[in-house]
Amino acid sequence: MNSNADFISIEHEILKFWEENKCFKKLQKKNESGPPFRFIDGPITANSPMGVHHAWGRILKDIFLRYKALRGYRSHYQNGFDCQGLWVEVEVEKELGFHAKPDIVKFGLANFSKACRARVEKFSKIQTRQSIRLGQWMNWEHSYYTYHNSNILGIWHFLKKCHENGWIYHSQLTMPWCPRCGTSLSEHEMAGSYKEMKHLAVFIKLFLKERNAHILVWTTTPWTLAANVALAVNPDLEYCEVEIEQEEVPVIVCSDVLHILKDRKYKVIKQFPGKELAGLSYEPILSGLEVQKQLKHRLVAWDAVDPSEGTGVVHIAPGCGREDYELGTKLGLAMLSPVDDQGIYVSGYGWLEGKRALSSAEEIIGHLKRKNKLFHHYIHEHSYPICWRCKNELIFRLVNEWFISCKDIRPAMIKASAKVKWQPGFMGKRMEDWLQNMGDWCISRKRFWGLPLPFYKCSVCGKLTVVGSLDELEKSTDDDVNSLPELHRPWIDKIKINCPECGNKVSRIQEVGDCWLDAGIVPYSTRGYLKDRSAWKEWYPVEWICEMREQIRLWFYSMLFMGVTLDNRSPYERVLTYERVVAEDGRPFSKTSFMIKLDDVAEKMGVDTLRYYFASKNPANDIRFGHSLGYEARRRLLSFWNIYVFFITYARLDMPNFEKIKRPSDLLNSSDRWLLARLYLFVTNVTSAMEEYDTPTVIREFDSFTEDVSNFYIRTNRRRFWIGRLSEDRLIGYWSLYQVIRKTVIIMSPVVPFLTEAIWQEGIRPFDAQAPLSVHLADWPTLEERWQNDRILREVKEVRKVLNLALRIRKRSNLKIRQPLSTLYLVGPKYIIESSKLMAATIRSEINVKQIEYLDSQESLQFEYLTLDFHKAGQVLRQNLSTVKALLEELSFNQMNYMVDQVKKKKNIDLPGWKEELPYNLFLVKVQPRPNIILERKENIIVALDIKVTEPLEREGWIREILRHCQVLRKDTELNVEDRINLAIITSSTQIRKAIEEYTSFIKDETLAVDIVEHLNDSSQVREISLSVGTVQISLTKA
RNA sequence: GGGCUCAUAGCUCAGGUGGCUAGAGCGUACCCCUGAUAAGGGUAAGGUCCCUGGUUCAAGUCCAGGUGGGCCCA
Repeated sequence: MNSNADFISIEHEILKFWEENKCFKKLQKKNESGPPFRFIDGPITANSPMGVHHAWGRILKDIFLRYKALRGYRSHYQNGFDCQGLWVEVEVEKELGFHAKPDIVKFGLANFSKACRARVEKFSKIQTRQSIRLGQWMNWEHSYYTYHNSNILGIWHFLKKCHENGWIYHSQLTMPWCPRCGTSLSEHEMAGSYKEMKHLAVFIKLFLKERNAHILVWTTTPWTLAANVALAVNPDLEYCEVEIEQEEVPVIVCSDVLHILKDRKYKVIKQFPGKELAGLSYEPILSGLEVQKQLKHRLVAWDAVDPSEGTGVVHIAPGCGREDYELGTKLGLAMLSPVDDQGIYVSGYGWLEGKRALSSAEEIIGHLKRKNKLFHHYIHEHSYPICWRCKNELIFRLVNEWFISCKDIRPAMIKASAKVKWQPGFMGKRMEDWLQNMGDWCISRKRFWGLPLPFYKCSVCGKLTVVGSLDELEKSTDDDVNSLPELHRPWIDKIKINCPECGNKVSRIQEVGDCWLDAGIVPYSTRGYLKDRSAWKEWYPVEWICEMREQIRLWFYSMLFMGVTLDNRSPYERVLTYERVVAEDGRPFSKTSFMIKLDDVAEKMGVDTLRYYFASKNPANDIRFGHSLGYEARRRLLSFWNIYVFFITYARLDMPNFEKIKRPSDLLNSSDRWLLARLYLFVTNVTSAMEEYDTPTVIREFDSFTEDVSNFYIRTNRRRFWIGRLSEDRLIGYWSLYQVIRKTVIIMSPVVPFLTEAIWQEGIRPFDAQAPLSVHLADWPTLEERWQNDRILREVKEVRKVLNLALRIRKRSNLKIRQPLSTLYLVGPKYIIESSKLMAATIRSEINVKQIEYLDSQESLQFEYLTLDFHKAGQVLRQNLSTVKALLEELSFNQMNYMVDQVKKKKNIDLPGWKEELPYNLFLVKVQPRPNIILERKENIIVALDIKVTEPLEREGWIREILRHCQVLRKDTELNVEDRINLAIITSSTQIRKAIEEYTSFIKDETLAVDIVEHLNDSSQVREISLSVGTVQISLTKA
């Protein structure tokens, strides 16, 4: 491994290292008797390769599993795959080129189930490979799959319990229905499925016999007109009769919606409340439909009628809309279900029979037009639901489905949720809101590859049997349960049970279960709830889970439901949610349009960079991800990498032996003490952030720590490590830096497991034969109290301010650091002076000054002088003003001091060369720094530099300049840091030659030159340096 | 329509319990340092902390209302 920051190849080497050395196994072994960290991983849908947005949660989980492992906890490390349900079926249908449910039946259910299973197996493998690449340490060969019997039987157990509670019911209800998938969708599947869409909307006029008028009705779903059974008006709103040009009879609409007539000439002739309309009959909307003939079409009163859209008269089709259904139930209206499971009109609907409902709008409008019932039609834009998996438009359809009643459990769930620690906290409010609003849970799906609902309803006596286990199934059937290849359709459907009431043979219902049943049971099914209750209890309730925010209404909800049902408490104690990952420009990622592939990120950016980036983000917000954001993250990781590279560059030459250091504290210098105090602070802060599952704080602490170490400690201690004898002072420097790298690498190993492992192998283990094989097998660092030192942290902060001011002076005066100066003056409070004295050597070398003078005040750095107050003096002196001004400027330093004194004492002035005394108030005392002194101040610190460059200082400056070019040349010649050289320096300037002679041994030491000669070596590169008094040529060769 | 949430530099974001002369990184401009060198650092420009009121000696921070995004529900 080299010091080049090729993170990607490092990652591949580390993956190989972990595998060859079975590091994960060793970690589990190490912690096998530790306390449990009761974490459970939510099942990931094994349906496609992971995108970069899937990585966020996985990385957070891995970070805390690794953190807990460093603290000695043991965990299950069980990954999970969500394997059943509509989303798998839809993808398999696409693969097989199917368009609708009958294609599946033709293909054969057994074949279809096998194909679903194969897809899940394929993608679970791909996701596993991706996760390993991501650095996740999990028990991959023990992942759970929701299609396994243990999961299915867990749900059976739960459903049985629900049935015992009297919660399971089978009911007719108008449900959102996907005509392509041929199944209804539950409430939680509807979230976010509304999209802006354009449809044909119509205004229809219908004749009211009793009033000899037309009533105006509006709808955006013309296909539902076939199922119309009533019209609703708001009894409390005002309606009116309007005469409209070219209309033979008056038209009735709500008074609030007259604006819809704006294109027509009209006149209001009568106004009345809506309740007057209730009970009137109207002619059927569509004619020629058998089912409509026996209906009595009446206007009904409904206070929910909202005139903000439409006409204030609502078309009611209880079989085609949820609110319509509820109204219909209340009023006892007829319920028509006009379409089959594929959205095609069934028999009884005359000329519509066999036609696709969603594409019949134009034909229906044509019909209305011919019957003179069409008032107006247009393209209407509104939000309309689509299927979350196949993206086809949904309809509402009257169907029979299975439900779990929520009435009883709701208060208990709210109570249980309130005890959960939600992070961020407002997620708890979200959950409460969801629970308050949740309807009964529709758990059935009219599909194939899913949980077989263990419901057996006797067709003879009506008895519903809910089977709670395989054992129960065996006992209640004469069929051979053991020969079932798996508990899935079509095999399970062959088992018939004997009705416990009447003994009749009863088949399983055809439906399968909602896939969120599958996920919700996981805290039970994966921990042996049904097999070994005491083992299960050790891992229950789950201590921490971490998933995306949408799981509120999905996984968090279903787990909570099951936990409260089975155990009357939340199955989890603490939840961390995270938000969405969007592209760098804010666009959302999606499978169909823009997507960043995880594999691409891994091989182009490196997963440590990705992990570091995600860890730095606040999970409560949506975050952006893209290549330039990743690049920035990589650069920040490089800062730490460079600290390590600095250390190892020298340490591998010196090979310090830390065992020689018996009592480090006796040897530490003040910057070492600062370094350890800073490390102490870092470890303390990160530990508490980790305990709070707060990765952004961890990263912030890490950034500021590396910044301090790099820009203070290393910057000011560099020369300590430069080639030469390994002194005791240098040894303790190595030791200090080694402590920092060692602890930091352990602390950061959960976040960037590869980089830290690489450093551990190359920078830690060679210096400690006892160090664990892998950084991930180390213990979380604890530091000795005596390293804590808030005082030195404060002191260094002050000294860094001094350095800062001095550098600013150099910058403003255009004086390079390389040019030595004589004196730095420092004025400030005692604690700043004291701190600076402790680190005087550091200040001298950083600022490149010969000495530091500490002053009580700035007075000695400046002098006071008089000028004329021109406003006042002008009035008194008039034309003599300029003469006096000139005399004032001629004063000697001592004379001026005396005069200033006089003015300060409010005594009049006897100006040499001027005849009269001048009143003191004509003068102003001003202050100016002494010549060659430049001042800067910040808060209560004043720093000044004497910027006069004397001849000796100038000579030293030339040498520094030459040295620097020598070093650059060494680098360009690709010499190793420790290589010795022959150095040639040639100049025509005698002054420079003299300077070189003066500093010969210094130059040799610094450049590792064995000799300095005055003739160029032909084979080498030559550098020319121009200095103020002449030019210098240098060249070098390896000695 | 209701609930939750967010709004701070060109960009990405920090700013417990009110004390700020509002910060960092990136980007921009200029410069410096240099055997940590395909790194590092400094300085500068850049802000009505979304708006309006209120509480307070003091509001980016607390309260109310509004505007605009996001999520959820209806």
